[in-house]
Amino acid sequence: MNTLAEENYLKAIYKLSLAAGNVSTNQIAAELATKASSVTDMVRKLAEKALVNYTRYQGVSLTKAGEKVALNIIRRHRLWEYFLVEKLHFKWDEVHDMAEEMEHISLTELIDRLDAFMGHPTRDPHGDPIPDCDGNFKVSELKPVSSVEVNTAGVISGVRDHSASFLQYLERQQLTIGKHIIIKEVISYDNAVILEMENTQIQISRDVANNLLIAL
Amino acid sequence: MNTLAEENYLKAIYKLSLAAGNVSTNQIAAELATKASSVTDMVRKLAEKALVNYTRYQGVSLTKAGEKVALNIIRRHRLWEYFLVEKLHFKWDEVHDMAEEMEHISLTELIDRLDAFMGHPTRDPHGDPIPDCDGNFKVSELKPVSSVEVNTAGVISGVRDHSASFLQYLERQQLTIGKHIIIKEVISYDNAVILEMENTQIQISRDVANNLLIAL
DNA sequence: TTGTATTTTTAGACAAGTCTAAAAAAATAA
DNA sequence: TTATTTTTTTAGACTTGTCTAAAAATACAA
Repeated sequence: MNTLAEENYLKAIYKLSLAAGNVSTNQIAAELATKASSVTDMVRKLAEKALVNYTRYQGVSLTKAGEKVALNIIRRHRLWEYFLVEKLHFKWDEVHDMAEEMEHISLTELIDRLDAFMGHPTRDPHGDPIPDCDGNFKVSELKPVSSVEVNTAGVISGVRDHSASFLQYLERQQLTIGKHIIIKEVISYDNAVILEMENTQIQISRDVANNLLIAL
Repeated sequence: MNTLAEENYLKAIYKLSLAAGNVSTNQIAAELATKASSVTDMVRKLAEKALVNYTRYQGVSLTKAGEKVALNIIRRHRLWEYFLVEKLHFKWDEVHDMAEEMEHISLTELIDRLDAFMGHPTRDPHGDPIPDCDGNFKVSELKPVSSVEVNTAGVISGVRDHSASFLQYLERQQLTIGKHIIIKEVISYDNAVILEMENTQIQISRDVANNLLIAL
């Protein structure tokens, strides 16, 4: 098994890899609120365990094995988030930090039963896909509201920003997962977007439109 | 908050305190499968945090604060055990080690909601009482089968040995929590006990009778 | 292409928690 | 009461994961 610190590194590297290809020491340090020198040390250990590819000064990427571990951590995280919202009735902006703690419980049998108990959910409360026990999940074809044509209709299905403040804002506007919306207009001055939802018009900023994902 | 190691020491000291008064370094070392020298070091730290009373060569006892922390860990452990059995359908002999890992998740709000989700259970799957969030629990008046008179009737309500092998044995004999039994006879030769349960006679050894607790 | 700025790594140190071996204290036996 | 055994503590070392400060490599600008 891997230590808690190792798991956090693998998760961070996975997350950063989705954007860039090779991940730099500094990026990881920023993500984990630690120092680049600490990252160098840890990345060495992970390379020895064949969980990452690493050559000095060249950045890091996950090996197949490392990716599998990372996806397993993400699976655990998202299943616990689902549990916290669906069973314990926490709000979607409250569960991230709790799940961060619970994701390190790695008994396979426990996680599989938790999964079954909840009916094998495929998405967490923020719309992110939950990998199965082999790390497979269907890649979602979600688009930011800011990227679609006027008059497009879609269903709110995910967010790019997981911060509590963003989620709370969406909640207040009732822009929650599952809601049907139509993009009515983009204000050319500031790129604000006007949506129609349940026969009401809502205006959201460019920033919000960028972080709100819909399925068409 | 306390570290994982600190929590394990507090729990061990609490457990050992139930039998003896002051707990010795060696006892703690045995309980935690570590060395007496390590115990001395850790006990010093706990004393500095005012969680234990300690004077060199005199053994250790929990302070009020230390006891409260210990009871909180036990609360978490037993609530998770209940969850694993009642919701995830694990067997009572499978949950101890899993709960050992989960008990260190210490977010108060989460534990309280878990408690509510399960309907505020008062006993874990082995019949042990679950302390409330202030550490209070009702002391149970349970007696080992080996200690009661012939012809006494009672309800199986707890165990003193929590090992998987003992629990599996009881399960196989159907001697599970809630069953009504009558002590029919004690064999003078080896102190084996003959019980009646659901109109059937069952013989159990002195050892088993010693570790099986009933409410009268 | 040379010099400067930035990024990354190395070197050495520290805290937590553990260990072994040896010393000190307490308990037990003669 | 003195000697022996057992328990407990001390001293010093090791591992994991972190840090700071300095050195090395790379990237960027003129």
